[in-house]
Amino acid sequence: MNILTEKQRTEKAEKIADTALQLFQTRSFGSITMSQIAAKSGVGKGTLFNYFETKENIFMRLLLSGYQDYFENLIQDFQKLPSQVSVEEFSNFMINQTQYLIRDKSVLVRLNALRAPVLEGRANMDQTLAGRQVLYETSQRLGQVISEHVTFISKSEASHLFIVQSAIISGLMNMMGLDEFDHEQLSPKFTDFKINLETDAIQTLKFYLTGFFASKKQ
Amino acid sequence: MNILTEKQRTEKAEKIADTALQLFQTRSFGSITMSQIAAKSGVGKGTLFNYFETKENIFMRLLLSGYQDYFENLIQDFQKLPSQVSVEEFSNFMINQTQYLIRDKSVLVRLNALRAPVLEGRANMDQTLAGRQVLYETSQRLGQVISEHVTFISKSEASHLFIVQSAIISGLMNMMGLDEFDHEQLSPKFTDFKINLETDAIQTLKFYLTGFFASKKQ
Amino acid sequence: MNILTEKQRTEKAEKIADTALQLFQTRSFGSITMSQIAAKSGVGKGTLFNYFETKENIFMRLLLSGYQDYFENLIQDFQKLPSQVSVEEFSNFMINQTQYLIRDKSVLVRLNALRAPVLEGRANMDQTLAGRQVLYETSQRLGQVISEHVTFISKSEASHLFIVQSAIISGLMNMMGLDEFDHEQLSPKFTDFKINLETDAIQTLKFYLTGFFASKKQ
Amino acid sequence: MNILTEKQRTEKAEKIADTALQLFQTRSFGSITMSQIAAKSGVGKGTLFNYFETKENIFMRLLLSGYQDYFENLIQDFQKLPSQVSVEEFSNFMINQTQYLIRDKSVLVRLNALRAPVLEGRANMDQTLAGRQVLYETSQRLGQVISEHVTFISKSEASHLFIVQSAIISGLMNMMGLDEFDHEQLSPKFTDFKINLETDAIQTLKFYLTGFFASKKQ
DNA sequence: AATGAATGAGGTTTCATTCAT
DNA sequence: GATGAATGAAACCTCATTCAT
Repeated sequence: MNILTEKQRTEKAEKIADTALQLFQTRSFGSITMSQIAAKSGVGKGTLFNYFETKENIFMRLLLSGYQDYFENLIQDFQKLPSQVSVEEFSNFMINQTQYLIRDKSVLVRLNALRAPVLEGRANMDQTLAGRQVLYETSQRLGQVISEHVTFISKSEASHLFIVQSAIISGLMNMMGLDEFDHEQLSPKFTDFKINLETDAIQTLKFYLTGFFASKKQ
Repeated sequence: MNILTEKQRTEKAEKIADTALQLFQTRSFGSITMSQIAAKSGVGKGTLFNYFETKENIFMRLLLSGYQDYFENLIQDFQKLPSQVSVEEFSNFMINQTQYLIRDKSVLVRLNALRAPVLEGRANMDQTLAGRQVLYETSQRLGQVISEHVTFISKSEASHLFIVQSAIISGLMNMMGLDEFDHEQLSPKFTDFKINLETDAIQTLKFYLTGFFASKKQ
Repeated sequence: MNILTEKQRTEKAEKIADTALQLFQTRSFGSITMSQIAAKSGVGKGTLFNYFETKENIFMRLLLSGYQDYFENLIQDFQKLPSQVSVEEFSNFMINQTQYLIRDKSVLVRLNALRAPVLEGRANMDQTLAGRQVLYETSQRLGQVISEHVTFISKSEASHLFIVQSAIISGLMNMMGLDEFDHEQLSPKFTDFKINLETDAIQTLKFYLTGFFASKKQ
Repeated sequence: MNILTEKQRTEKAEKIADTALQLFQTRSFGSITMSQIAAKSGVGKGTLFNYFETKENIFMRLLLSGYQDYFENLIQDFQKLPSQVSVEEFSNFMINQTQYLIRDKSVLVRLNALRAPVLEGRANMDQTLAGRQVLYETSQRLGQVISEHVTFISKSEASHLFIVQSAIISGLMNMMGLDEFDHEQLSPKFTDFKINLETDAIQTLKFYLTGFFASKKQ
């Protein structure tokens, strides 16, 4: 166990982060304690702080690596597509992705909402920026791949599009649950306040893409 | 001073909430302490808790009353308009409102992002729901007024539209600052990550409204 | 309980310090924990840190106030004596005091041994120096009173004499227990290493005083 | 490198202890960390614990071997002296030794002050007692040699005298620095609190020896 | 009603010590 | 035997919240 390779170190960090992620699936950032993460990870509290300076750093890493993985997968997915993809096909792809993000990656979106108001205040800047740099590069590669497959969209626009996609989901998620309180369903339903995340996100994104491509074709 | 009138009590609560609001203009929820709010309000720390059960309650109140005021003003504004308003005029109105929210009411949007993940866990449910009930009724009145002025949009749709509007702004705000860290500008700019809140929000809302009205006209 | 008077605050601090003192009677500085002090004082751990920045501060206070009390009592005792006291009577007085320090105030001497190597590194400098200033003034008054009663000894010399007295006791105490290990008596007795604190301290002080007064009379 | 000779093992232990000693010249026991000792020794942190069960063991060894060397040297020095040494010559010898201890072996004296309150609680008893046994025997030999050279002092008395000598120096050292705080000189000088270690120790020892020999001659 | 002292939960930090390799 | 990662104990610290007056 003498000297850990970078890989081993990374794996351990991932194990810890993974535990945090599991806790975050069902609980809020504020209600998760470092002691819980340590206990559930099967490591000592001291070890936690060997790997992550602060609680915020753990979640910042989850955010960055979550998006990193997501973007990498998107690149893979895209590279499997035929060389030319129509605007409609691309829109459908984006819509499917939206559904996927919502169904399977909602923690990512929840983490997004914490980034500026909660995490950045106490996360390590250098680590965060290093991660963000890598993520940006991945995002650029993704944009590149998309622009190669889809006429009417540049690398920059494609890269930016995923920011907008996350914004739409994240924003709708922020506004969700007005018919609940702290995840408890309320009897007097505030029907018109109610967000149906999947439906509303897809619709909003559809409108956005339609508007976007319409503006390009002019 | 042993027994306060309802008015005195409300005024004091408002003074406290107002102080919290001022602090929230420039700082994050987590970095604002009850001691600071007490000191800046000119009351004792204990007094805070005579008026608000928890820190979260203060901010929940700011959220609810902020939207309450905003919706009331919208109703007023709308009632001044001619009896019929075209879709285009209505869209412009919404865009102006978006700009207004961003420029002058950004705290409202920031509070929105805190509601579910931070505030609800520790805010008083009954008070929150009472406020939300009032807000919902106001929102319904607003929807009513709008549906009376604008063909093609029902009361429910109008009411819901403001949720979507907030979602769009809130979501984009969540994704802002990827070219900053904790409000410090970064030298290597992540250009394609960068959100221009006003431009992007207006564009997204425009696309949304276009799509929305297009779907209605079919 | 609203605003504590200086006196109340001092009393609370004393209660805490007193608990620490009791623990220190039978245990070492290192083995006493802040949690123990809190629990035994009947106050919360937070309160401890309201009153004492660090564990070392608690013990520094014990040292300073212990000597403060001791010197004050000495002044009182001395003022009760006839206006002139012979060298021999004074020597006897010092020897009795030595016995008293050893029997009843040994913690003071033990604290002395911690001061420089342990406490100063983490005790609050300003507080410590304020306490030391007061102590110095008391020591000066004590020296003054003594010099008034005893020919052949100046204020400065008298004041300094108590430092030497503590040094002798403290030094012998440091060398004690070489026939023990961690307060457990050993079977193979290192007879010539053995310090009999009272006997040795009194003898050493006697020699010192004899030498001191002899040097004055020349 | 799997099996070390006894010599290799001893040398490594000495290298570690030596490093600890060097650090202790300028810093306190508490502020020296095992990591620092490891790094400065050029060995791994774990290796430290192959050679010394605890941090306290390292310093206990320094104390014991330091005194061991010191006593051995004294025996050597004494054996070089003429067969009969006058009380005055012996006193001068002791005073020179005092100066030597203070100037060149002050760490020994500082370690003495740690022994009971800090080290014994966590040092290995058997090792410590073995070392102390050897030291005691050396001290007895030293006492023997002295008693052979100096009339009026027995082996036991001579052996014990070195304990008193260390006590005097150690005690005065404990009381030093009342005109400093954590080794920083203070501007308002507490003149009468000030210990001049060499002067005060020599004077005190002189008085002690004078008194001691006076009591023998009666 | 108003207050600030008291509280305790939990994050952070340091470090001697243990342990797997 | 050597190593550094892992560990846990305890200091330290902040802060929302409680409570006695």
